[in-house]
Amino acid sequence: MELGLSLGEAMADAGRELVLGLGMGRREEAAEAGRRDHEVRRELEFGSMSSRCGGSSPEPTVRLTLLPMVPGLGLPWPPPPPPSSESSECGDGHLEASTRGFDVNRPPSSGGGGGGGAEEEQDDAAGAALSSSPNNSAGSFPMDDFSGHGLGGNDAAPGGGGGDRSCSRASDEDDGGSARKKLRLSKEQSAFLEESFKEHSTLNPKQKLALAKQLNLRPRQVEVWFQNRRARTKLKQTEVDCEYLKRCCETLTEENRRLQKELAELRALKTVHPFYMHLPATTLSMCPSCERVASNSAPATASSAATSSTAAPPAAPSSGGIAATSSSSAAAAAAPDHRPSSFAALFSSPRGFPLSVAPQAQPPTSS
DNA sequence: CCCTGACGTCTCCTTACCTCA
DNA sequence: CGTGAGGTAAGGAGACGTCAG
Repeated sequence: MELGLSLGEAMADAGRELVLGLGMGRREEAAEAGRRDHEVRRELEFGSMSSRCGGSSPEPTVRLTLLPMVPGLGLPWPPPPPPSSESSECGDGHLEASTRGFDVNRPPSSGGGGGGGAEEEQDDAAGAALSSSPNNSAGSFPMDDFSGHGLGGNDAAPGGGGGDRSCSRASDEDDGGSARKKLRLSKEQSAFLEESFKEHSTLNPKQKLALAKQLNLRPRQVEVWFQNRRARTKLKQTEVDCEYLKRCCETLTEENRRLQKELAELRALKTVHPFYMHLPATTLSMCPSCERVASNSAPATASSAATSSTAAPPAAPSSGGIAATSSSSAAAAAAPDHRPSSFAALFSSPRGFPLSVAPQAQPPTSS
């Protein structure tokens, strides 16, 4: 994914340094990315856009942090670490610990109804396990929230406001070997899977089997659910990324417009006071507080003495005599105490999102 | 050590089903 | 009641990593 931003000459260098890492890895990264997905996602935060633009960050490398919400649950993303030590590393612990019956979609049938296979055998085993201890409530998963529902099938939805439409359409009819049925996971199953997904976005076979056993689903169903869930997460991430990049683009465009105006003013100033151009190479930077241009490395001129507070590193002499650096980021770096300019503020973020902007877009010092 | 085929899992795209406005 | 949109479970293709032979 690339984002082409035409920012004009002043921002061109900085724009070139804009590295957008959006987790849009291609297929060759897919497997590895999939395995790292959980850790990577925990690095991402979808924060509010306003908060991202607020703080000042003297740190040169800008990192964007996004914090998504869990769709449908309204949970912050990434989820807070499990409060108790009960959530094991592999997830088997808490999964095994919370054994509740989810015989919603597939009642543990001994017959299998045509079409079975190895998975069906596992399901039968799962059903037997569930039927043996359907109310074993030793779990750490918040299944207590579901305790009020009837988990056992079509009567799970008491109607009312909630209207659990999702419960068990497929439970009252076996597959019959016809075209594929639209299985609808119950809310409880979805919530359980959601909780598991928060801990592990990918499943190893053991976890998959355990989940399938607990939810009374086929392992393939669990697998598919996780695949689709990852796809949805990625889609949501992409939407947020696009939205954020759109804002970035707007901000940069505005910044560019302002810099162009600034440049025009400087050129006008040059025509009025041409002796400025006989001075040595000068780095112009904008004081982010007063938003005035300061000439940092020039000898004491009236304007620079008035506005320049900290000396920026002298830039390489350019052909025009004025080395206009990427003023905003340079200003942010040169005057970290001041209020950051909009550009720096935009990209200031505590951690996470690997969007980095080089603070100083200096031309290569090719003497 | 290298090669190869089997296997499992992933992403991506698509289809089919279901619900709701 | 019919219909289109949106959500979602599931199928299939292709790629990749791992492992045994």
